[in-house]
Amino acid sequence: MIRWEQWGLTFDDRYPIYRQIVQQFNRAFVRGDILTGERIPSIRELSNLLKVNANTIQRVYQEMERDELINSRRGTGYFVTEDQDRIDGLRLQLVEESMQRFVEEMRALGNQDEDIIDRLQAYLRGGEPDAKGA
Amino acid sequence: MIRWEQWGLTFDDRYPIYRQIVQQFNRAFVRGDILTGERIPSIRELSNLLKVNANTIQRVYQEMERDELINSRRGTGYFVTEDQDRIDGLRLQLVEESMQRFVEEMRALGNQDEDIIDRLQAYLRGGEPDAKGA
Amino acid sequence: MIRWEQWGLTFDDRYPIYRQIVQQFNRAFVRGDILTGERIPSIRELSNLLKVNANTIQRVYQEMERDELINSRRGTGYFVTEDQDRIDGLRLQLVEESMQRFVEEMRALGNQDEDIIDRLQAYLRGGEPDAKGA
Amino acid sequence: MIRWEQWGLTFDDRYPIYRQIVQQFNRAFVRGDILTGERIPSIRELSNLLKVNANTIQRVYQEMERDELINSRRGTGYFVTEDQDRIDGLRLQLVEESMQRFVEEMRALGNQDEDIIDRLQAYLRGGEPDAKGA
DNA sequence: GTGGTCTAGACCACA
DNA sequence: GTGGTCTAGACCACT
Repeated sequence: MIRWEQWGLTFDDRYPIYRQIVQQFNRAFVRGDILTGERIPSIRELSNLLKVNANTIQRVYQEMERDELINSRRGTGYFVTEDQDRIDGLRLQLVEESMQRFVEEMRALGNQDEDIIDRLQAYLRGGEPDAKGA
Repeated sequence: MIRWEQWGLTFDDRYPIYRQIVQQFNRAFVRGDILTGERIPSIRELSNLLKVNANTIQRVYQEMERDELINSRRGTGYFVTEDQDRIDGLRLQLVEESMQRFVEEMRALGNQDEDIIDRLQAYLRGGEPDAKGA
Repeated sequence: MIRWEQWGLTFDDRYPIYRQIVQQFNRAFVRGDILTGERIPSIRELSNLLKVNANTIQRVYQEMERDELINSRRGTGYFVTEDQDRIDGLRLQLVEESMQRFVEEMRALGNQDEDIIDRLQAYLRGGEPDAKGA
Repeated sequence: MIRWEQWGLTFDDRYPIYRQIVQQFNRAFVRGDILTGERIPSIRELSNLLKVNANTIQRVYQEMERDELINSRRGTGYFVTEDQDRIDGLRLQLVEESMQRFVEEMRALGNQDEDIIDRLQAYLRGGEPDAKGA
């Protein structure tokens, strides 16, 4: 059960709304919160739920349709692709991108690979490693 | 010795150029490639080196001056702050942000904390973890 | 013997379903797969066979009736026109349109008339002409 | 020298304006009427020339950028890709699609491959072959 | 009701 | 000046 309304509460002014909604969808697909073949809300429904203009939602769906994650059926609505491979590919891609960006960034800040792991583990334990060497 | 010209070759059209240049400066400060008190190129110089509009560099320097990472000395040029603590604080902040974003993202994609470490280690070893459970 | 069910499998999301069904009928008329005077399925029957909304079939039959390709006999069903000239005219029209669109397009892409023939022959032989001059 | 204003005179109500403009651009790229690296009109300029809303042009450019045929430079304008291979690929794709659609259509209307060539040649000579056999 | 397109106009970030 | 985003509202085609 997805709480769509909540999506609208967390928009970050630094990024376009439509990108943020796409990201929410992508994550929901990857986590399995929205299943293949499932119908997603109509443009007007989601527009109401998120308190966002219908054209913005339209753009979101358009973008996702381009990526073949959803299909539109005229007069019927939008449906998630039946192709589970697409979803799996999306997960791989998003995870990959995330790791790549992170590692690139940490290295650019002067961290050795071992440091990256160390710091991350410390971070996940809730603490912060002291800023040694760097 | 910094190869400024190279900065200009890697601009990513998806983000504002001035942000990317600020980022390059930040990384150079943190890595110690530019030292406290050191003089940095004039707006015109850097504008030529990077093949970027002078207004853009202007904004970069404004931004960094606001953050007190550099100071302008009228008629003389721009100089990195003498305050090493600023630089250290910058490093902490950038590393922190990077880890925070990464962890948030990986969790949103359905990864448990242990998975995050595992996948990262696999990634750093140059391999890819098999896409178990997700 | 027409395999109606198959028509429904090949719908192209980019065009209205009702147009695609009309097209299938037109081609069947022209090829002689459906003969003059022959009865065609009722709206409900075809709706079931193609897994398509009955309103959509309704529109298909309306359209074809307007073009006098079929007639409705109340309470009895829909029948193909008895007028073979209509069918022959349809064939001419469809072939004409097809050639016109093709030639217009190829010329707009910079092909001379001789090139059009050449490329088409190569295409029909299953090969691709080498991309000379264009 | 491109006569942009003319593009606006020939819009066909059956298709979205933005698609028709994209098509015009594609053909101009393929024919070499617009060269790699060249700047194309700004959104507002073309909007005025074609008497079409700026948002529609925006969509056109967006679409072409997605296909990596043009690139946007913030505050500067849109420029055709430097990559001639993209253009060549576009030509091949468009020609291919055109031939494929044509052949598929002619065959569906009951024409043998030899007939297709024959009729096309007759058509190009300006005459119409008599509707034999089909 | 659904999606798809188009217009008009606004505001912001960028060069 | 440029592109990018968003809103509001209209109209059409389709199911």
